[in-house]
Amino acid sequence: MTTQEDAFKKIIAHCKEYGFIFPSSEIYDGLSAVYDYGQNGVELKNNIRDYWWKSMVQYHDNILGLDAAIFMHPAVWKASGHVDAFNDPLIDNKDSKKRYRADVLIEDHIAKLEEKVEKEVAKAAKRFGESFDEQLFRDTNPRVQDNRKKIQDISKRFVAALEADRLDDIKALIEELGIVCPVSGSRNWTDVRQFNLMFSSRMGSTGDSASVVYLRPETAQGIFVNYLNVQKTGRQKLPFGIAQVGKAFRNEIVARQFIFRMREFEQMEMQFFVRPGQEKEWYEYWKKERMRWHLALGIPEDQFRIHEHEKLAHYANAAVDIEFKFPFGFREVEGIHSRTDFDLSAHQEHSGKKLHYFDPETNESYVPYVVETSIGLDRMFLAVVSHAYREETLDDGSERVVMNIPPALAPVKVAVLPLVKKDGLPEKGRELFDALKYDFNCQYEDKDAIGRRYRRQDAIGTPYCVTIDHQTLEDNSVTIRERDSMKQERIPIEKTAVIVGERLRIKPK
RNA sequence: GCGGAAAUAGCUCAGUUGGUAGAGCACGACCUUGCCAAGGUCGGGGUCGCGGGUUCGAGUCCCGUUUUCCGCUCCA
Repeated sequence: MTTQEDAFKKIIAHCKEYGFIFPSSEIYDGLSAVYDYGQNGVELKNNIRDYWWKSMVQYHDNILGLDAAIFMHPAVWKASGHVDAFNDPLIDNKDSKKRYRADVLIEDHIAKLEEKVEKEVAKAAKRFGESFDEQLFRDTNPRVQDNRKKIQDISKRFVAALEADRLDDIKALIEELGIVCPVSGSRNWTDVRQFNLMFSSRMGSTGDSASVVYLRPETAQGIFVNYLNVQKTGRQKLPFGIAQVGKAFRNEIVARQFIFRMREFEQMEMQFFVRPGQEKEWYEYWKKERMRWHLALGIPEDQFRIHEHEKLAHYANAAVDIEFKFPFGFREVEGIHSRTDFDLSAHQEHSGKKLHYFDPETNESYVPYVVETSIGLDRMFLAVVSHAYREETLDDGSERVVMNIPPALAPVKVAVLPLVKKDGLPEKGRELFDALKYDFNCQYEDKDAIGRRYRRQDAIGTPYCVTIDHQTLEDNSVTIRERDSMKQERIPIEKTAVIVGERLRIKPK
């Protein structure tokens, strides 16, 4: 086992042991790639969500919130391209154990035939010199004609099979064409199987009258179909944004790496609507702005990487990933995409409803362009947790595990710890706890030695421990101990809330 | 989905050539100490991932299966 794997396993174990994340339905052996957030996990997750929501909706008067339903009209997913684009027929080679997209295998085969034709044409062109009539050659040469017919037949049959959902015919085609696995060179194929990315269910009570509904594979479409509702009722002018946080579902073939790729996950998305032609400018703006958001948490810059997409999705004209250095390498945590007017135009076309914005400044009416920022809440959680996990050897040789979670995101902000469980210290501690609990998520603990209680709080990332000792009874002062430095200072008890509150604030870079 | 590895108490693990489970830590109560974990006493907790098979007898051998991690594959 490599150190990297080892480190990741420790983080996963720590998450379970300290109530951050549990496998779903664990007493029934778990459910693959589904996880539950425990008592500390839910606090951390809520805090990340709040930090994002505030930085979008509260700090920008031209960004408004939305919470669209998970179920949407099935036509939404037809318009967005999800129904068609995510039906990949897959086939495995039994010898090499490699998996291929069946359509790609057939397309490659067609490409080879086309190559043959081109070679034939090139050869003839060389032979006949200047008198060569390429079009005539293509139309009359028997070998070219033969290959052309083959290509036509294959394409026709393949498209028909795909449309009729006849997977056995696709397999038959692969076998008849004698397509071999590029790795093993064998024709030992499994059956073709269809994987659809979207989970589906049925809405309505009885089988026949019920219609298929999908669990949304992304939250973005809920924003697009509502953009005019929000723009008009929120009296917004372009540019303006709509922010939404919510669950999305993807039936991944392989979902793995703990909470990095789950079948049920939570997205935090903001779609920013702009005048056509200004999308590049806003794309650059949000790229910078989103990076600032990450860095304001105090995570070092070298833990992040920008990855520009070269191959763009069907809807985008520019796309970038913000990647984080997870224990298993740099992976996407957030995407910023310039989505053009693809989505709104598609919905306009499919719904038959005009989705134009009337621009009072230019007196023009148009479909806005969209710049999207889309961050995985669970991935952000994993980023924070995996960066925070530390095993430290202290000066005296003892060891501690500490979660160096950004204080503003920590599940528990303050632990109130009476030094001893007698002499009225617990009562004093309860008093302080009751004074703090309306402002912060606090814990009160009086069991075990004080050192052990510090370690327990370190393990869940509590930034501050306030200790009540005998001096507190005399002069109403307490000690406040900081998680990372383990340094203590004595402060007046009534200033605890103000001091902690001040130190928890996130200061943007 | 394929291949590799793993699964015994909450955690880390032990368990002989097959003879029906142990330790440390953790947890609960009480006593003691009191500013950076691991003092004392007592106690709770396991149909050994699950299902079959072989056997007089399976944590141990065989087959299947589930889950997790890794590699491949997939991931607008």
